[in-house]
Amino acid sequence: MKDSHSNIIEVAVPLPLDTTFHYRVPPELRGAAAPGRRVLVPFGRRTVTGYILGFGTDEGRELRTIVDLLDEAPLFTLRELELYRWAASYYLHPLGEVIKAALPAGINIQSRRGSTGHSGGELTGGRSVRTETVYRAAAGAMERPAPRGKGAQLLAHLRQAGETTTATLRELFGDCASPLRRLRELDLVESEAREVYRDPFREEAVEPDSPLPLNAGQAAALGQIASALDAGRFAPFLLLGVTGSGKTEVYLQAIARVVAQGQTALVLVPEIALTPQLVNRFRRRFQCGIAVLHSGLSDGERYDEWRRIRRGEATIVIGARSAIFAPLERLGMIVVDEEHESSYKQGEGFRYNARDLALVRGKIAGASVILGTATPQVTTWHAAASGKLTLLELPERVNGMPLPPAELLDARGQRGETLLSPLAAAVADNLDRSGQTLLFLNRRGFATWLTCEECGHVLRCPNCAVTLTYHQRKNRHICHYCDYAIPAPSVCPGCGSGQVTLLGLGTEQVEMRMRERFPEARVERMDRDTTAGKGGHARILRRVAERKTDILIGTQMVAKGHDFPGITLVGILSVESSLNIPDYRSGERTFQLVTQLIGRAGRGENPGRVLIQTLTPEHYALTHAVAGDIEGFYATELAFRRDAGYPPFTYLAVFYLTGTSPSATEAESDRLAAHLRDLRAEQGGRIEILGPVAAPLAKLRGRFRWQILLKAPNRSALHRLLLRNQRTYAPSSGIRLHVDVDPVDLM
DNA sequence: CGGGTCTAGAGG
DNA sequence: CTCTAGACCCGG
Repeated sequence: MKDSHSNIIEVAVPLPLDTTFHYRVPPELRGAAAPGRRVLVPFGRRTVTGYILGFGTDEGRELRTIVDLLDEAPLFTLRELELYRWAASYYLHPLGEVIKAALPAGINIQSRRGSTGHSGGELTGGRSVRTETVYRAAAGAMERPAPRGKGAQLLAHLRQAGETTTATLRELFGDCASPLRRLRELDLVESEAREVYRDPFREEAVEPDSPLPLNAGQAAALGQIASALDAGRFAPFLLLGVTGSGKTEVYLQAIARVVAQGQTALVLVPEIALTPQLVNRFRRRFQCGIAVLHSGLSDGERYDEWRRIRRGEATIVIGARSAIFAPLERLGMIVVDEEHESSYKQGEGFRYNARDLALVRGKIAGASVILGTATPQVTTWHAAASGKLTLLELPERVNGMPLPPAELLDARGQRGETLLSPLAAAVADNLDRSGQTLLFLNRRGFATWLTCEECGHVLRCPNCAVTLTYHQRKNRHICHYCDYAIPAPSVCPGCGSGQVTLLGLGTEQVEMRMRERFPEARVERMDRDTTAGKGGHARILRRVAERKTDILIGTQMVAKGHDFPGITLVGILSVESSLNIPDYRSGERTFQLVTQLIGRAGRGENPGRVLIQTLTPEHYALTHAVAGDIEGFYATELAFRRDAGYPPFTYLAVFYLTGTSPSATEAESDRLAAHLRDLRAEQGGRIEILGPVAAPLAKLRGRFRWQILLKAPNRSALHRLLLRNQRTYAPSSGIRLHVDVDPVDLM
């Protein structure tokens, strides 16, 4: 059997199967079959698209023959396949589905139960290349008699302007389809179909700019990155810098060096931060091709951007999570901006973390990887402290302005007050001085729960173990986990008493109270309920930027990505909702949130101030955030985690089971937990199984979800158990198992 | 995943 | 005895 032109190929199919399949290639396609190309293969009684992984040998089994070979060139390289294989094994997800997720959506062909009822069924799907028609005057057409009227105008234009598209001709001459047809018949013009890209940002040209001068911290950081680039080996960095410390300028100048070396760069940003402003900053700086990948693109636009990248027409790719799979070759650098952001995690299907894959891809490619943030993940900090990442610090803000002073207000014994008096006074004072105020509360809706004074009944979601939040505008009680909703009852559903009370403050109620209290102020609310629909964010942000808003009330989304230069007062109404989440990361999350909010204030000429109402003013996450003491926070958090046996000192995986009925999903989670306990006993390892966890049964898009946590003292013990489980445990039908491995020790 | 087959329970 | 919903099994 010849190895490189074998007639047997190994194929991965995008289905939840943990095996690959072998097929025979007919002689006429033999030389063309190559890893990375797709094939149409008979699969059971269907025809599906698969991916060629490589060549195989005859194992004596009866093999079926491929139906067709797709793609003129491979869609992925062997290096990319190495990344896919790593991800499939690490996230315990079928390789075919990993490849499908890595390639642009909608390109695969599947057979359907065809209504026309042909034997193979009809083939559907496949993303097409868009073409446009261009016209040009035919060579040597001068002698022939010229037509009259519109035809003459068109011909004159084409002789002068050369090739012109249908769209341009229509713009210039109106509808001209029939004269053009006539000209073609007379052989006076010729036409050609040309491939075009659906350009997601066909914007007007931007003014080029040049590199900004760097401060000492930036220059030192850039110097270290530059020497790693010159060495041309994998080098991971943690770039630590507060909001406004000029991380982006460091990325830009480092990437300039990468481009100058003839290499390419990949920039990952959280979805929400992928604004035209950021992209334009890159477009102003670089003349080379820039491709942008984000969730707002249509399948066609995404496919076109992908093809531009694959053909080497883009040198820099900027994108959200899924851009980690962008088909760049000669990759010199990967930037992961705001590396702590949870939006790098894909939470459905193939559950990967693009921040982690960035390190793996960087290692495979021999590239530098920069993780940039003011508030790293605790695991990232630990990796830097133990020398696995090189720490680069940007200690000061570029404009020299210090971070605004922050203070904690003790809210104990003052329940029922929306704003404590120092914060209320600060808002009034800020209004007097025409400053803008940001009030943060991480809870949308009017009130968090309804309780009965008589019998103590609390409204809860029947699917999820959480209370229903009252929304005044809809007059409904809604589950924020699964969107289950009921109309607001007038009496207690438990005992019929009329004595029901709404408790727990939400943004909707804060908005109402602020309008009552400051009737002259222009109040806006920014949360999922007010930003629904496209352009919802932009509308609110524009009014804030134009100073048409005095008080902005917002949830989580105001802490991320957006710049509010006019904000001179930040009030945090409660951090308890973030602090009291029963998750070992709640301290970390709260520290990140508060630190990011402090960075939102005083980006202008006034440093502003930050006031935080809390019931736990001694909590280390808050005291360190308020003091700007990053080292102190991480030291305390790591000591706590070491004692409690949490990551990064133990390793953790989360199993998610989803099914369509709550009882079946719950029963399955018991079965899985029992199975895992058996495996643990058999292995004799020190692996701890937490669960099935009571709270998180949640309905997501019609499916119920249950989770189980696994803790292990090291990664290999955890992975041995996970792999063993994957081989020995089969979920019952209708139930799917997903695995989130968190966190990781990749190096 | 999708579809074929096998099976238990309800209905006639 | 027939019909059907759901479990289960397989795909090269």
